[in-house]
Amino acid sequence: MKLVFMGTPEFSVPALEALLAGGHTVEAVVTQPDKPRGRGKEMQGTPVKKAALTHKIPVLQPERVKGNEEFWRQLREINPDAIVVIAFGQILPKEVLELPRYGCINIHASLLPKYRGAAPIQWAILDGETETGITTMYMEEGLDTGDMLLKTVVPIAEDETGGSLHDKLAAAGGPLILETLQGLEAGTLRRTPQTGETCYAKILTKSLGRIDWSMDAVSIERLIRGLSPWPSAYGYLGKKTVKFWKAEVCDGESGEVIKGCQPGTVAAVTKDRILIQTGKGLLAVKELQLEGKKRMDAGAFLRGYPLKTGDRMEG
RNA sequence: CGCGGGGUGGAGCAGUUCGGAAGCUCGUCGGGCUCAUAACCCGAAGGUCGCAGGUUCAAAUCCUGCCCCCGCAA
Repeated sequence: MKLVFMGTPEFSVPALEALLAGGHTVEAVVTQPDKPRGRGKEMQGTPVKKAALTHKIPVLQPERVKGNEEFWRQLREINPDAIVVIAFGQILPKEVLELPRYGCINIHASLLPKYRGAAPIQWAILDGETETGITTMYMEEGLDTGDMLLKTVVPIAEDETGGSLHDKLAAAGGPLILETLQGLEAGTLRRTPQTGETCYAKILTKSLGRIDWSMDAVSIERLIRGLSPWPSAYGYLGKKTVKFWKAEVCDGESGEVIKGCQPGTVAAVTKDRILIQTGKGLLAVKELQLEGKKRMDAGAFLRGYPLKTGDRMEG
């Protein structure tokens, strides 16, 4: 098929690669404009732009898609059979949605209708779901509300992080979009309206990762996993930020544990774990990172940092 | 030139202000104690103190340039 691909972050790249490997013709790639990123604030293209350039595909970076005459003209000129959209980051206006013969197909990182919106991957972990997946769907004007085409279910492992799940779902996107396009062309796909329980996955913000130690240990552990490696769950030790990378809910730790202390208190320190009191249960921190330092396991951290039982971790 | 922290035996750190024999906790190896152990005791190996210059009788420490890692911010 003759396609236009729209995407921005790393998540979109495997799908683009799969389309190319699958023999489709990607006439143009549309991605967000370059922005100053990273330390030093250098201008950087998006991951999708970089991938497109290595394949020598023309890249379009409209500041705004909506009401953009030049962009609209370029799209019509290409006249794609379908537009594949995955984590693009802009709302497409009606005229764009109606342009391609096979429509605008979106790859969404959840089992719709659950987790519509910006951060479905992480929210599935935060909510303690046991499985999630990806869905291909026809785009319409509502946010992730269009009729569904195909799904791939992906189980969420006990130690799943936002990062690991992101990678699994991104990898699953390639095969699913190929199968979807094939089905569209052959006319064998049914469109399934979204019915049943829906929910929205709000966009992640830095502040979401600030740990409230009065929450229960189960929720905090999910927060740590779901927000790893970005934006990460964190607290404060004195004035310094501490990021938490790995922890587990502590069930029945023996030894000298302070009983009934305030949430956020270091209830005990063992050879390779830091036990912190939460609103309900103890959290055993196994890997963490002090501001300016590399992430390290709790044992290494304790060798260099004088953390003692009774110290307070701020929220 | 966006702001800031840091690079010291395998790991994490102290020492740098006020230059002068390379230290701490842990790991590793050997030995001992013990029914046993991640516990304890004894001993050993292992470091161009990020790189390159400079100042000095003497530099981890002072000066200059460069490389790398990380937090904030995006």
